[in-house]
Amino acid sequence: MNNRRIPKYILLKNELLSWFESGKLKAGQQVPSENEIAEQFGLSRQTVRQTFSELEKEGWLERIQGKGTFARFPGRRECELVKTIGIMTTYISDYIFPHIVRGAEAELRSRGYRLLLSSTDNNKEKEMESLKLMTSQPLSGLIIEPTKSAEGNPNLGYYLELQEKGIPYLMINEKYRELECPLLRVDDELGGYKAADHLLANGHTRIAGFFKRDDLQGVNRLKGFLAAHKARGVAVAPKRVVTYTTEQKNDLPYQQALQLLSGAVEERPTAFVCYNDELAVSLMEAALQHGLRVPEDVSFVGFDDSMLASASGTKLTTLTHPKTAMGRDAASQLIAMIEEGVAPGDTLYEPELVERDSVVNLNVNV
Amino acid sequence: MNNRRIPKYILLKNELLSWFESGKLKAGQQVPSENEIAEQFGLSRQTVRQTFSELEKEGWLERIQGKGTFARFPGRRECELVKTIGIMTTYISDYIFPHIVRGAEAELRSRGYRLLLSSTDNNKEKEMESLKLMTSQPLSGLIIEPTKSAEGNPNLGYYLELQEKGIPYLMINEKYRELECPLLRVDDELGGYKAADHLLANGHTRIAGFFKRDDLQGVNRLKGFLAAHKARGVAVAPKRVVTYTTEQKNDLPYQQALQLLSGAVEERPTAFVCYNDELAVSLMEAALQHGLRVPEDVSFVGFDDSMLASASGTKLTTLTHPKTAMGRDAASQLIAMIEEGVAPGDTLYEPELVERDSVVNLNVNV
DNA sequence: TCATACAACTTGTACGTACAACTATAGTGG
DNA sequence: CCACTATAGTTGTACGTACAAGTTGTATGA
Repeated sequence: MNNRRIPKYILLKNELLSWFESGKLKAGQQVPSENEIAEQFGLSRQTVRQTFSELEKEGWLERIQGKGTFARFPGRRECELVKTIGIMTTYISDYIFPHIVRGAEAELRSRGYRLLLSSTDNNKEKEMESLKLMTSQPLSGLIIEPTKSAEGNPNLGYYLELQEKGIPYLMINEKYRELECPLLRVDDELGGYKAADHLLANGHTRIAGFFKRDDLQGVNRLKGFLAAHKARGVAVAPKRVVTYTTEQKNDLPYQQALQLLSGAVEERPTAFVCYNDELAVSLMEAALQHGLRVPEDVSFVGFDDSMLASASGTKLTTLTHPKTAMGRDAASQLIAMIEEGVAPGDTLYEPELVERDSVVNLNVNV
Repeated sequence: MNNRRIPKYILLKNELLSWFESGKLKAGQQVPSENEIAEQFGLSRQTVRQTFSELEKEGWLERIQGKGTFARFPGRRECELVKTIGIMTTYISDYIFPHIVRGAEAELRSRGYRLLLSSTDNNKEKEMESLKLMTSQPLSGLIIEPTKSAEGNPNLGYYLELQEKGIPYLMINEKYRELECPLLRVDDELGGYKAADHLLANGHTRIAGFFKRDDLQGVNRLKGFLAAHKARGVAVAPKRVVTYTTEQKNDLPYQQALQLLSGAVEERPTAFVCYNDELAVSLMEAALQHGLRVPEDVSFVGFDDSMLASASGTKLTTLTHPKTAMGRDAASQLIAMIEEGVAPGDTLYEPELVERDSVVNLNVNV
């Protein structure tokens, strides 16, 4: 026989493992005593002990002196024991992400979870790398900020793998259309609308809009920007709408802004809606360099209400971003998904306009 | 005897473990055979086998049939498999930490490690909590930014536990005096010196210094600040040196600055050296509110060369902080400690003065 | 010289006994 | 009724034997 070469204690082990699989042994249930098993299988108690000892170390059994041996399901236990959640974000150090991470971290720590952090640098290969690394070891759940979400179709396979492994995940800021999962995001379209509308209400008609086009946030903000113009019956000059990609962000918008400002005075934009505060600060710099005053000559509206908005020379009028709250909510929703198995619906945050000093009211001047 | 109650195989186990600790057993070395040990200790071979079996499962020994039993260091092996490194920092979202984390994350990802992030909020209970959480599961190494380092004596026990578990760690920014480990830090004393010296060289003599006193960075910067005065033979008026704690940071310095600026003109400080850029921006705000111009009436020097320094209205003269590089170096040094077992020496970064627009030269005006 | 066989060693498997330590329960005594 | 005890059953410790299986070096033979 082939079996002759396989040690008896291994055979017994496999037999017991099959009991688990078939449901013959359920968690918490008492296993027959060593002597019973020994008699039943015609083995010595010592041999049974060897089997039990291995199964105990592997987490299948729990032996209690004087009481007996009990079954437990290691798989389940491990998942609950893991308590490690991953966050995959595009940029770690960019101004609003630290706040999101901080909110999530605080919530997770208070709930006894560890936080794994990974950045994709808005690069799909790095996103794949990060996903692989994250899932290379047990993971309870994942918070994802999609990479270049406007371009769609990412590393779908890996996300499907997450579902197979039963690792719950949710997305923040934006969602890959192909994937079904909870989403927490700011109503960017409304934000773009509010930004433009605020300027239009203050008498601005030549408003430049600078938006990122490789993430959906930028696309949506632009959408709202256009909608506000339409609602007010103001035409948008195509040349005043500038879109750019992540790679171009340090250069192209600045140059384009300078070019717009260099035009004839009656053509020059009187206000800028900027994709975010960082860009707004940079374009304000461009305006100042060009000899224009802010807000007297040019007004600015930013996005995200970051530190930059209140630290800059002229305090920036901007739209709020929930930041810390969003991180906290994402974490607590994910924990609910893990511990209770419930999938929450999407969460939409409404951005609020924070009026500071970077917008002038043209109506008053007239 | 008390020993009577402790099982022999446990006693033997402890004996063998002490062999590892004392260096009597080195990695790869062959251990005496089961029979030899049995004879030597007057035990049966079965008892020795039980001990060996446990030590093998725990990774201390490797048994090869027909060949013998060999020593190996489990800590190393396990850590290499785990490939998860923790970072414990005081504030996640504060302006320079995201850059440190980012540098570490990039390095770790490229080397195939996962990054666990935890924040202590500069609070020792949270530090303890974080340490517990971090080490609740296998960990390859730890990067620590000490909490309130100037106050000393933290959760020493937990750190010693790290050493016992063979988890290598290093500290950034500052080190707990009681612990022996590699340290990466900026030469803050030199930074404080350079800041004050720059102002003194520009003819300032009434220089206010605002420093945090509950972390060593602040203490060291103050030390350098005083040293520069001494070197130039300029007395420091005690009332112009303000120290504060983390809890007071949002209020006390601002009030103190206003008070100093409200004094008689000939007593008013002509310059401020600020603990960091964040404070500098805040105090610049105070000066502006008080009707003073920056830098014409009051000069400012910050620390850390953060985004705030170049985004603020008057671009801030400040001292560099390696930030991203420090994170990257910390990560790569830690990986070397894990994979090669070598402990690097301390790393000291020299801060450089970045001259921008917030300091006026009084010598020229005279 | 080379291949083979063998001996001497290692750890692995398998059984056995005996008793200790612990748990739960049933029964006993106050 | 409660506290205590005895007891049966469990796993834990400790020793013992015997042989299997794998490794290594040595002696033997062609």
